[in-house]
Amino acid sequence: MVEHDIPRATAKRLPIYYRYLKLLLDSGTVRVSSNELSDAVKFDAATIRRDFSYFGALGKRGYGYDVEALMTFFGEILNQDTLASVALVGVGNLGQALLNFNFHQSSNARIAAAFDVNPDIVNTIQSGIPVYSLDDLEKQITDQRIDVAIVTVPADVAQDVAKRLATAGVRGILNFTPLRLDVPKSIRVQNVDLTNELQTLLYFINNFGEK
Amino acid sequence: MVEHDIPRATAKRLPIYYRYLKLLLDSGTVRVSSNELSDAVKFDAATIRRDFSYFGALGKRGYGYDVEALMTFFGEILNQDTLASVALVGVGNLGQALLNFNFHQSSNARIAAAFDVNPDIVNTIQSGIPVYSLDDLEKQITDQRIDVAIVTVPADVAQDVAKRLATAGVRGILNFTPLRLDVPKSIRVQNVDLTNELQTLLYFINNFGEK
DNA sequence: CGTTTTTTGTGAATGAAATAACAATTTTTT
DNA sequence: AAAAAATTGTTATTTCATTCACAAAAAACG
Repeated sequence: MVEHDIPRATAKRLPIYYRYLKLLLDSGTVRVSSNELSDAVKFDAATIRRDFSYFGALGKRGYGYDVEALMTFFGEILNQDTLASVALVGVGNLGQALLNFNFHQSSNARIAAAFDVNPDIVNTIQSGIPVYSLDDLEKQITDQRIDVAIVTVPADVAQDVAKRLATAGVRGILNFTPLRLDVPKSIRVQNVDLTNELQTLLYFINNFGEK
Repeated sequence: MVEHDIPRATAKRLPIYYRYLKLLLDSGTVRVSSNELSDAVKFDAATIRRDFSYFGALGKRGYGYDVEALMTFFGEILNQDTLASVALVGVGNLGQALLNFNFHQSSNARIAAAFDVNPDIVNTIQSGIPVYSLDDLEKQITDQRIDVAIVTVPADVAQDVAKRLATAGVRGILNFTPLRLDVPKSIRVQNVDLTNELQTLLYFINNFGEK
């Protein structure tokens, strides 16, 4: 595989490129230049060209990029052909919403199982997804070959859940709790801290916004 | 005000420091070192010291930082004393969840009004928050002196909503749509792209995870 | 078919953030 | 009270990311 030494920053932009290319293809657009892309996704055109260049020479000088070819290429890199099964741990407010949401925009991932301790919802189907007892975590993760988990449990049990997920063999965690999880470094943790996002926004507008 | 030239990266960490300091104070801890902080929040100790140093000499050599003093100091910087009113536009799955969530962990912001087009919920109270028609957006934003909005509408109307929010005088937008919004640069936009977070996580575990 | 225009791919320059390293200072210990 | 240990604040260094700028190549045009 060619892909190593892909900067983190570039990797984070790949799904955004992919999504926009899909849009272009659907609208019947055949070719696109780094400048047009730049307008849409709001990254500098040079950044885009540099990003693409890590994967080889994908474009044609004086022409631009072939939308379909580029989309197919990134689709493979992003494993759009294989469906990833995801677990959701903690069916509270946020968890419930994510169940409903189920990342429909992306066709290569779906929540396959949810877990909670609340007896009212354990062994029910929520938004089409079975909710299991937290006690069954390890068994279901193994049986269903799940390797990514979304964690939306209260902060005080997050670390414990993370540990259990790690033991159960999960390879990636999307962490919605404000805690920084301690996990073996073979496991990738992506933090999404909604309160922090809002706080940061408030800080910026309070301190640098032109009144 | 001393605060300018605070790097973005530092600003994003401030709420995290603040939150952990509050935890420490509640647990009765009087002093803390950059190394202890580092263990908890998982940033390098040098990074933490550097962050703090932008605000002056807050610690004491050989001792560390006084938890209460530091917390008070950051509390002021983060405007923990004044309550910010926030609007939520788009009460779908995610919007509904955020209403419920209402950022309770932070006491300086609360959702004061929600907006939607769905007649079933317009003029009802959802999770304790009044839902107005989208038509009333401008009026309510002005009347309630709201200057931050959370946007959880479908992608195809996001740009239009953003424009209206800008005109109505909002100064910050927390954008949950995958679109990059075009707004006057006096308005701060913070993007939260959940699908992208999951896609990026999948990319990393598929390409660099030790099988 | 030659000239002009467009646009890529990339070396070089710049910028931003993270980390290392350590003198300066205070605390703790003996 | 002296010696040892701890810990900051900051200078220097390194790493990572963005942007500039332009030669090379292809396309479009007249």
